[in-house]
Amino acid sequence: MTTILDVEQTRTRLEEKGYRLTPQRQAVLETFLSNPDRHLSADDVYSLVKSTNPEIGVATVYRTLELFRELHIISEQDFGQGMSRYECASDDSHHHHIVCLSCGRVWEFSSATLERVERQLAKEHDFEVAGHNLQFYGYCKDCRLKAREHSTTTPARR
Amino acid sequence: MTTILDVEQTRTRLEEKGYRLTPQRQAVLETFLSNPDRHLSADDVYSLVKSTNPEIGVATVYRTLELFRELHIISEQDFGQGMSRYECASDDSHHHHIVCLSCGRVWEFSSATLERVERQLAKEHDFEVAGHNLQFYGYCKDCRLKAREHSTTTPARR
DNA sequence: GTCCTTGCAAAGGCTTTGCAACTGA
DNA sequence: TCAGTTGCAAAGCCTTTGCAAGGAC
Repeated sequence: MTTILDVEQTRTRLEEKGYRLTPQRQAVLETFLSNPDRHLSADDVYSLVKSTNPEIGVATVYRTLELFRELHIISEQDFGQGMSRYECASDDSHHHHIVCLSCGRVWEFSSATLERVERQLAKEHDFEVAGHNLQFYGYCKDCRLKAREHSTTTPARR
Repeated sequence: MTTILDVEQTRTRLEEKGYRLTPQRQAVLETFLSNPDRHLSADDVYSLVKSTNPEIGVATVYRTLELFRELHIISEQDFGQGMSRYECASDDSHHHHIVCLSCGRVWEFSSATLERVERQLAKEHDFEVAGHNLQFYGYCKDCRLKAREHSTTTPARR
């Protein structure tokens, strides 16, 4: 159910609003397209783009992320790590994240139950819900196994 | 179901761990006790404490917040506003937030349904859930009314 | 005396902004 | 031509850290 824009669709969406798809913006876009499963920080994007476009500046990356976010090409996530993370926006706006505090990997899930909770809340509080943010934090199977193997040492818990 | 520590309980909890309840720490604690319904930023706490203890420094506030968080006297929240917010910790660890993007007010709710979702997910992904984070963002009744009154102007959206 | 604690100032990390130069229709 | 765009460096915010001085037991 996840839709990802290709380069030409993005160009169109930008040009409709009077923006251009510059080489820098295309490079940022392609970074997301080739990392569909990752949740990239601004710095991740900067490093990845820099390997093919060494002249790009951080400011351009931040400005591009902001622009893409406004146009709903990407979405911003905050996992409480002191910086934002970004991923391709999807039609399926209702997906959430499971974040491993040990290895930092992120899994996604969606839940019809949760959407019912949202609708009920909106009604109860007479609140217009514009978005939400749900993460579960914890320790994945792999990290728990690793911690058990090295059980003489303390597991890496932030 | 919400339990709030008083000053003496907090003193005991600190001293058990070899810490002292200094006047600065007590002032921070009292700020939380007298604002049970707010979600204070470090700067909020700093300003409030400064009005009665003008000599306090920011670093002390941050160090106290960190200490109180470690001892589960307060809990930290991230509403994606570029800074952390803190509130008295409660026994009822499973409460969530509804944040108005217009006026910034925060409501709390808890949901048994959501806890079921959590248990199911933990099972499905073989994940040890250590904590979670759920916020709904949107516009409260009051702000929507205000926006309608001034409907010739754009509603204040971030 | 010893360890905890503090205030100050400096430094850190992430992000935004000012600005002059550049680009494309 | 002219608005959009860029890179650089500086600045902004929130938060943490180094350090010498202060305080409780």
